[in-house]
Parts: sequence; structure tokens; C-alpha cells
Amino acid sequence: MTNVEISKVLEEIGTMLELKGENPFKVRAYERAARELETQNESVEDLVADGRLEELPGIGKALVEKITELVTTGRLKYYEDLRATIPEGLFEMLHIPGFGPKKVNAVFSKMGISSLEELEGAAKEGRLSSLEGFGKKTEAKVLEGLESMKQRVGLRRLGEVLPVAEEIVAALARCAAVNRVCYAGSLRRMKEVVKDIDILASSDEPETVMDLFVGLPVVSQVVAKGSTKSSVLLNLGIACDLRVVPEESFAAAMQYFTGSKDHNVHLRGLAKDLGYKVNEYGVFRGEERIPCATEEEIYELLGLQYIPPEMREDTGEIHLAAAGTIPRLIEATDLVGMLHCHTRWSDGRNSVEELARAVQERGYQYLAICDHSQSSYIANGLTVERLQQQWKEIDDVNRNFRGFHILKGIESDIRSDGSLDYPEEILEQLDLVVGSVHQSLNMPAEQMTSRLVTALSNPHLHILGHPTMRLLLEREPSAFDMEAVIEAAALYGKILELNANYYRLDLNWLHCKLAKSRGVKMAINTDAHDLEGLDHIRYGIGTARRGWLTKEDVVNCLGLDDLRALVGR
DNA sequence: GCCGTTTTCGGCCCGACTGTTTTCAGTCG
Repeated sequence: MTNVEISKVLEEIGTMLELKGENPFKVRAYERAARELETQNESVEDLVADGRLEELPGIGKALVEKITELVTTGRLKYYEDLRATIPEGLFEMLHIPGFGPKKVNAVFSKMGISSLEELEGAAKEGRLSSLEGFGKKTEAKVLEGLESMKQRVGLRRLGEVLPVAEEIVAALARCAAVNRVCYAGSLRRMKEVVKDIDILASSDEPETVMDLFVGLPVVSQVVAKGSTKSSVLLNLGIACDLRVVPEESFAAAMQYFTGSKDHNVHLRGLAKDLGYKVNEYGVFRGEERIPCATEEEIYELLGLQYIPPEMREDTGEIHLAAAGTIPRLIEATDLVGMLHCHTRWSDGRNSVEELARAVQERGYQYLAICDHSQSSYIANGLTVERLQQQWKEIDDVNRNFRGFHILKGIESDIRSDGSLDYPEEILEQLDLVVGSVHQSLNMPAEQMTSRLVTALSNPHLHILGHPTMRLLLEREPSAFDMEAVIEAAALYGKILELNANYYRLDLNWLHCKLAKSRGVKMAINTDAHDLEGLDHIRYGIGTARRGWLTKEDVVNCLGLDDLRALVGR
């Protein structure tokens, strides 16, 4: 059993105890233990075998017993008994904004409501507001929350889906009957959320390929199986289609199934004017097939430059391609610096040194450590004193590196009045200041706009972090005047973040385009809290490419000296 | 639940906001 699996069980016990209205400190004990095991470098199984589990902070007698039972038998009676008393619907209710364990517990124990459907019924009939502590506003918020949850059904974040799609493609590619194979659709265009996976393969033996596909371990249910198209449901909870085409149709099919629909409509119109017909089977002049082995050849035939998939949204890319002015979009290898990462000093999982090694191994030249500032109490934000201790550690670690440098940064809270979270004499000693909003996310739009503009006008701020504060499929962006914020960034020469965490992707691709058009520079930041988080940079790159960004638009493509010059430090 | 004792029970992590109250509970970060 992996540490993460064990940790998940403890985490869930914590949630269930919370739903049952147990002592909050007991709940926290389980949550703390879950975090401890998750971030533990050593295998918990080994610790159990060696009898060293109790040495871990936050793990006492009761938890040792439970964890031991779990890793030795693979089961935990306490967990299973608890689980049996809590309907699944209660967990789902926790995802309604403003609905926490107490409210869920109240509707369950006092009204017997145990599913989202029952909750919706009660809210619509106005019965919910009769409950003590519930009013009309709560009732309306529940309905609103349920509605937005319905819209999210069947959608998954890019970062959840892409690795699975790659796994499927890799499995198919190993099959001798497969000629070419690739994922297409919105996933290939790197959309931030997708509703399904489209995979395309070419083969002379489609049945063999289909048999392999429907039998993959990631498949939970076969919806349809034929020789040209099969549809399955994945364990991930979304659909996946595989289309198998003859080799000569592969390029046209890739172009067709990558979309977007608007892009293809525009393209087909253009083709028609030139006397061609483009469809999923190929490019034709009358009945005659024009051989095209690659997408590049198709675009060339139509008098166009190749258009990268991320740009295919019919927002002007076809005109650029016709004029031969498609920009060279940013690529992962253009980035030389990693900005905005967290360490154990606040709520990250790794030490300064571990993080720096990992960043260097990934080919970067510098790293800015930007832990949370003092107001972020929950995230273990740094007091001035602890910040200065961290500087000392960074100085020490820097001595162990050649050709790589760690910058002293901070992710400073932007307080409600737009001010930063440290006195000036501290801010001016930092190499890089990222300012982010973490509290009061729902203030009126005008107030939020002036809060952000005030922050941007602060000479000590360099980068505005995750500007909209959205969490994909979870939390809507904060309301404010984005144009005004971008104008302020332009006016004060400040950098906007493109946060690459796949829950955020904030700014989004349209905002990136807007920022670029105003001459505002961007920083693509992982906001990594662990080593795996460093690899999420690819989602930021995808979003940047959707926003037509080039390496000239992105400050962490600059060498260290140029970056320092840009931020004046 | 854990922890640290002033050894066997009391404290444990804060602050803002919202909606429900009429002085506070629940949620969220």
C-alpha cells in the first residue's frame, strides 16, 4: 500500500468524523496524520515493519494501531464501519459552495436528506429555509450551487485527462497493428477542461486495435465497439472514443477531429473557394484524392502556414496563416527559470535544497522560492523572523550550486486595501515579489479592481499571482474589471502570472491574448508545492500557446541577469 | 485524535465574511 493510499483513508475518516459532528480536534488529528504520511519520504509500510511509526509527529497509539491494521491486512474495520453509516450523497453535498459538514449533517439528521436530488427538492419547495440556521439566502445558494455542479458534470480538468490519454496512446502505439496514433480534439488544443478524449489511429487491422483498446485497464465500460469507431467510459469518469482510419486518411482525420469546429468550418470554406473539398477522409478535387501525409501538407495545399492545434479556435489564426505570420509559439524548452514555488517553510512539501535540485535537474537555470506571507496563517505563512531565517538557508544552499541560482522571493498576500503583507524595508530586500489575493475573494467588483490596481502600483510588487483566483470546476473567478487591471499592469510595467497549476490556469488563454495585445509581460509559474507540481508547467505552456504567447512575452524565458534587470533587483 | 506535562487532563490554529441572528455559528482560505 502506498503512502498516498493510506493517507487517503485517514483523510476520508477525517471528513466522515466531521460529517458526524465529532470533536474538531479529533478531525484535525486525522487530517494532520494524513498530511504527515503523504509527505513522508520513507515508505509507511517499512516504518510499520520497523516499529518506527510512532516516531512521526502527530501519530500516537490509536493511529499506529489503525495504520498497522491497514497496511498489514489491506483493510480497516473502523473505516469500513464508519463508511457504512454515511450515504454517498453527503460527500457530494460538501462540494456545494457554502455547504460544510455542519450544514450537511443538519439536513441529513433533521430532514433525512441524503442525496443531491432530495436536497434540490427540499430547496425548491422552500422546506430548507424552515430549518434552524437556514434562511432564504442559503436556500438560493444551494440551488445556485447545484445548478453549477450540473454544468460541470462530465467535465474534467486538462491535467487529469492528459496523462490518461497519453497512457492510452502509448499502449496503442506498442501494438504492431497500429501505424500512427495520436489524441485529437479539445485535448490536443489544450483546452483547460475537456469532456471526452478523442483518439485517432491508422491501421490495416482495425479489429485487432479495437480489441486491444476496449480491454485496456483504464476502461470501465464499453459503450460501443465497431471496426472504425469504439466508445468506452474510462475509470476517470469520462468518455473516450477511438477512431481507426486507413493510413491515407490519417492526416485529414487528425485535422478534422482536432477541431475546433469553428476553425474547420472556416477552413472548409476557404478550401471550397480554391476548388477543394476537405473532410475527415481526405482532401479532394472533384472525385480525385489529393494525397496528404501530414496536417502540414493540408494547410500548405490551402495556401496556409501550418497552424498549431492550440491556435485553432477561429480567432484570427487563419488570416495570420494566409499572411504567413503565424508566430513561433512558446515551447517548454524556452523557459530557463522557475518562479513561484513553495517549500516546507510554508505549505510546500520539500526543502529548499530538494526543490532546487529538482528544478536544476529539469534543465532550468534559476528558481525563485516564493512561500506564503505572514497573513496566510493557515498556509504557515512566514513571519519576518522566519523569512530572514529562510534567507540564510537559501544563501547556504546557493553555495552548493554551480550555474544555478536560487532567488529570494515571496508570495505576498494582497490585503483587502491592496497593500502588501510586509513592511517596505523587508519587501525591498527580496529578489522577487509575487502578490496574490487569498482572502475576501467576493468583494464587489469595483472594490476588487481598485484593490488589484493599488497592488500593481506598489513599486515593490513584480508579479500579480493567479489574478482571477478561479479554481476550475470548483470556484468561479473573482469579479473585477480585467481590462483595467491589464491597463494598470501596462502602466506600471508589472508582470501578470499565468499560473500553470491545472486547477487554476489563471490568467486564462483569452486574458493572455489581451495582456499580450497591451504589451504586458507574463510569467508562467507552476506554483508547485511538491516536485510533481513542477511538471505542471506543460499546462501553462499549453494555455500560453492558446493565448499566442511567444518566448518574448514570457519573463522566465529571460536569463537571470536580464530578469533581474527587468525587475530592478 | 495527539501532546506534554504544572503526570492523567486540558489545550490544540487564526481572521474575515456571510447569513442568520440579535450576539453568533458555520464556512473558507
